[in-house]
Amino acid sequence: MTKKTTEKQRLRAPSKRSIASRSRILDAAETVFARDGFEGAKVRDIAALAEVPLGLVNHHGGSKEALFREVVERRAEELARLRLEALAQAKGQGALDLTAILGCFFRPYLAKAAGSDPQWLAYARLVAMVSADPAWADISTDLFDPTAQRFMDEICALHPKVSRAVVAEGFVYSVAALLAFLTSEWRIAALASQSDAQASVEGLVAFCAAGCAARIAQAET
Amino acid sequence: MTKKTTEKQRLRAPSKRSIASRSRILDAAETVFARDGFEGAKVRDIAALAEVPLGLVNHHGGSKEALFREVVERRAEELARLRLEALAQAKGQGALDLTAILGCFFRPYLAKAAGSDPQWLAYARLVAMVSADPAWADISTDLFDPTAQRFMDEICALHPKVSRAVVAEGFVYSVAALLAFLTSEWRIAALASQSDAQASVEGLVAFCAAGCAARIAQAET
DNA sequence: GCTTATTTTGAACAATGGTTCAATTTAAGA
DNA sequence: TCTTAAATTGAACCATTGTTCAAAATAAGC
Repeated sequence: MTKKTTEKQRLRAPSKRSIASRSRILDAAETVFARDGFEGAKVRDIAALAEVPLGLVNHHGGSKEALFREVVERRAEELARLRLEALAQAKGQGALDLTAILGCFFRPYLAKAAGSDPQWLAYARLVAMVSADPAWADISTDLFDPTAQRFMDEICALHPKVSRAVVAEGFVYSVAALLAFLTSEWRIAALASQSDAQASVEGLVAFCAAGCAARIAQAET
Repeated sequence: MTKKTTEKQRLRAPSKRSIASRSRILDAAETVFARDGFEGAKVRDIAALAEVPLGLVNHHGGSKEALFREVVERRAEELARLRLEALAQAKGQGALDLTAILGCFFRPYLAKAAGSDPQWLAYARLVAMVSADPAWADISTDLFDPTAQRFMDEICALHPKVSRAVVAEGFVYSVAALLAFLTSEWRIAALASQSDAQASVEGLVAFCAAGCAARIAQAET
């Protein structure tokens, strides 16, 4: 399924104002979708947050579903690139262990989420939604799985004896923990009954690396 | 916030037919909520699945939100009881390690989900929804957190040196992995590119126990 | 069996929300 | 500057959906 089967050719370049509107709409959509979910999000809320008339949202984003897909796609490519770059660079510096591999997968995302652009935090919730809902399985297949496969290749190379299913299992658990890290600080703080509970990236990586290692060791016996 | 501030007293016992209708409606609501999410679920779909007229859903379940809460509450108490019983029984058989504690938390749920009642699998998706969405934080606080605290107490007793925040961190990651196990078999199978990928309970427990242990060890140094 | 609280039914209501559209404004291309 | 494609605006459309209601059917309590 290609992106657009009917590619209407443009006769003119988009104006600066049009580009700005489109960007504001996508940002607003990202925020509202992340906050309310796909069904819960209202196009009118997106329009209000973007401070544009209602009709303009459909004009730029198409249908609500098309808008959602575009919002998810927008950062997926950059994220995949950053992850693969981190992996390539780490490989250039010597042999990789499990911690290093997972670190290359986690850190680019976490760096963005902790960085200056607050939209990346909203994006994390979007990814969590897509990853959890079978209704969006095609998005996962197209945008996220290729990169995941690449990282799983590295882990499989480290442990040639174990089946890919075992590695996939550990990887899915690790991604679940990553998304929990990004979206459940309120949860951790509530359980720790102290507001200064600050989960660390190192803690997350340590958890997942040890978990994967144990799962793999279990399968190797 | 108590359950019902205006408790209208009953003058008659509910009829057998009424009890059956109510049960069918709750089962149908559980299935539809799990499949479509809270916003995506339609009261009409619930009525259709339960094979009752539309109005009867509101009559028995109250508002859509009240119905959702009741569906979540319905199994929460039984689940909490099973978990605490498993923990008590395991404690009676000697000192507990991390694997045993997590096993007591995971197994009752997994046994139910794998058991005869298919509704428990739908319930797993409901719990995942509630756990992930801050909008339902009050449900988590009321229904799930007390049991989680009890299990975290055991882990804390095992490692007196580490802060509760570290334990909470590992616990949240573990629950995330549990929910991924219950709701993401399609995901694991897709990544493993083999349909016979069968994640095991032992694999999940091994992953989480080792992960928590590593996170705690990291904090103890 | 009688009474009436409760349940059931089907319909209607009112609000919501995604989408469409014609008219207007803007600015790109020549 | 002139032409017109593209963007913007505000309104309307219409299917959807949660909720309510009055009348009819049912069955619990005496």
